[in-house]
Amino acid sequence: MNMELTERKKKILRAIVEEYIRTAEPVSSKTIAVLPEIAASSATVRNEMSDLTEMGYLEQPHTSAGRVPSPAGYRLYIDELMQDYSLTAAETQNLKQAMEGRLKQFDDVLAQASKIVSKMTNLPAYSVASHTALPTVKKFELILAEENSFILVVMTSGGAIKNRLIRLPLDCTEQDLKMLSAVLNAAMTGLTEAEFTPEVLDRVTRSAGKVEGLVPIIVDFAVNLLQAEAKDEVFLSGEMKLLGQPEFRDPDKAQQLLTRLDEEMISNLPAAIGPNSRMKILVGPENVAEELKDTSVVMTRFDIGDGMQGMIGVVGPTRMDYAQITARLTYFTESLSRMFAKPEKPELPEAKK
Amino acid sequence: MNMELTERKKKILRAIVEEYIRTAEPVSSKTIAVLPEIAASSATVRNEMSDLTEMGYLEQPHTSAGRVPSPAGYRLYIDELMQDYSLTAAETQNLKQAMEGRLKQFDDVLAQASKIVSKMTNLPAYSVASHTALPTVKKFELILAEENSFILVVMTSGGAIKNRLIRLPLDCTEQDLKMLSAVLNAAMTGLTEAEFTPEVLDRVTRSAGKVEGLVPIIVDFAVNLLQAEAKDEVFLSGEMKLLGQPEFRDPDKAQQLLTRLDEEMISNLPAAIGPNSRMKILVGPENVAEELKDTSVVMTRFDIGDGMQGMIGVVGPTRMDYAQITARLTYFTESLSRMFAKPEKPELPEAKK
DNA sequence: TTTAGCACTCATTCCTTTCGATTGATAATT
DNA sequence: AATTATCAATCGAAAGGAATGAGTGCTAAA
Repeated sequence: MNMELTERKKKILRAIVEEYIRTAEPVSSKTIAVLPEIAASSATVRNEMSDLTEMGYLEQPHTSAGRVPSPAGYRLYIDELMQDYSLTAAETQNLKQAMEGRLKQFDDVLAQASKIVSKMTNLPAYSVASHTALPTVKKFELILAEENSFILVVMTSGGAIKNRLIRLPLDCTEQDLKMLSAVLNAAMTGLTEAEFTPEVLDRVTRSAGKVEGLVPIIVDFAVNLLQAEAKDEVFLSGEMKLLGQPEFRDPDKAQQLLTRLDEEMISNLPAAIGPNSRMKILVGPENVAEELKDTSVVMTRFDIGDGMQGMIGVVGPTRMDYAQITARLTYFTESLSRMFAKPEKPELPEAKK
Repeated sequence: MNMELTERKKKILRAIVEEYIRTAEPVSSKTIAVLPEIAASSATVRNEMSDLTEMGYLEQPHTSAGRVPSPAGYRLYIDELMQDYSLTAAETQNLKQAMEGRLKQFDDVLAQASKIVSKMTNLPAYSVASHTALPTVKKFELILAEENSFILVVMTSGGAIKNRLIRLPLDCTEQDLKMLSAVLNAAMTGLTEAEFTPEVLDRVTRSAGKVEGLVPIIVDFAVNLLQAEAKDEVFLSGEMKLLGQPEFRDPDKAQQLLTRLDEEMISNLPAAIGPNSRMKILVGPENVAEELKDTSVVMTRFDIGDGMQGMIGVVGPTRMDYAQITARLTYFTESLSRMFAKPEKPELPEAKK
């Protein structure tokens, strides 16, 4: 038997993968034989399919059924056989519309991104802003709010600004707060959370004078904020789209995956994408997460500007339409990058909600 | 035939509802007959069941099947027949644990609340903070951040504090910003969004002098914030729990409901609860939303303090265990109210994230 | 008013059969 | 040597049908 991947074998494998993606049914030799790009008898195709099975690219659910691509088959298809899917005019039109309506305000681009991509692909989608450097505090600000409380505003290097209303445990004037914020800004800006050493804290506390009681509260807030910043925020939408896929008709199976498919699990995905590639596809068992062994993940990276990067991904059955989905994802991320490159509005994005 | 709701009929109806809640299977006359609190022959029960069916409290899936409660049956059960479910010691212990672990920080009580209740009931749960009065701006604050941008902080009467980094379209000193914030605070605090009349805006713009270009940007942000505040924020969790319920074994049905069951749809629910009742149960068709016609909703109100109120609810099949779920919800909301009444930490809650 | 008894209904289960799609092998053909 | 036509063999899926049994409704007796 010929164990070489001849040109014809590749053609046949591609045809099988695409047919299976289309129908979700095992593909027979006859279906392939009649295709114009093959034009051979079903017997010939059968022989080739038999070889491809032995080579590990195809699988047979049972003896008298057609063939189904194995994970290795998908892998080969994705790496070598898949032809670029070019979006039709109507499709780009649709995508454009979906984006324009929602992305007017830059604010929550990422939150919207997952929703839009999910709609575009009809599959669950997620988005993450991944941080390149550890966040530091850029500025502290204390604002007297009412008689007995003030607002603490902390701005981080990542662009996040968070605040909290803090009740004053003691009498204190606007002067005191001003002094304290000056001390904090002098001593603690530019530091990562790990650099908040006891020495630093001690120095700040000693300089704080009568309002030293506020220092631990403020530092605590800053630490929490920096830790939250360091952890990538994940947006996930369209989980339910999976229920529409035939491979999840079994409610038990669906529930099992869907209850696990949350922000938590998604946040482990970005690690898989290499530092240099823009797009990465994980097929079924290539996923590290046990729960995703029966699903594939397509993820892609894009620039947010300011040296930051975003990631957008799609989760679906191994049988998903890789060509179409990568095309749509690429279109979307490229449009996004363009938007970030030349913003039309004067405001900077409020990087984190 | 006796069309009166005799004591025995009530007993039988209660037994049927509770049996059906337990098993999700049509209930036969025999199952009921052998219960100690009934102690009659199956034939007798059959006659009573026949009456109850005619009265509209029971339904028959098909001739040779047992009976199932109709919506009217559930209604009667909830209003008159249901006996208080008292939590066992072990249960309160469990609930207490579930709450303590998570609710340490007051911050996102509501966000956590829906998660906890969903876990407690094993059903989807939601939480909403409902506003009594229209929000107003309490304070504006402008902070110079970097050379060419400043942070706008707006605090509302509802306790929300939001901020945004705004790029400066022109040169401007800290003095300018201070002046502008004074103008804004003088003219616009205490106003609802509707009261931002052209006259008010005009006056502010004229007082703003050289930084008048910033006014529309700031006002725009404030308007958005107030509008967002006026709209109740909804937290929803545990949607997937529905997939575990036998009535949603059909993936199509499940998908239909689950794709609709989002914050959007939940935000229409609170209207249903009357102004004076603490708890409200909507059975199947009593729901206004078409998508919920096959589900019931249990909702309950509780005090957040500061005159604000929260709402927590559970969504499940009409066949849900009303007694147990109302008991758990009551326990939870009472604990919550207690916590709000005497906070143990000095900070006030950051009412909205 | 209650109950025992019995005929009738009808979903469910299980078995068998049929059907048809598909393969693998072999032999004929190019 | 590669391709193709042919055909028996395989096996799931669909269709049919009988047995099962849980449950009801009705009637007549207690």
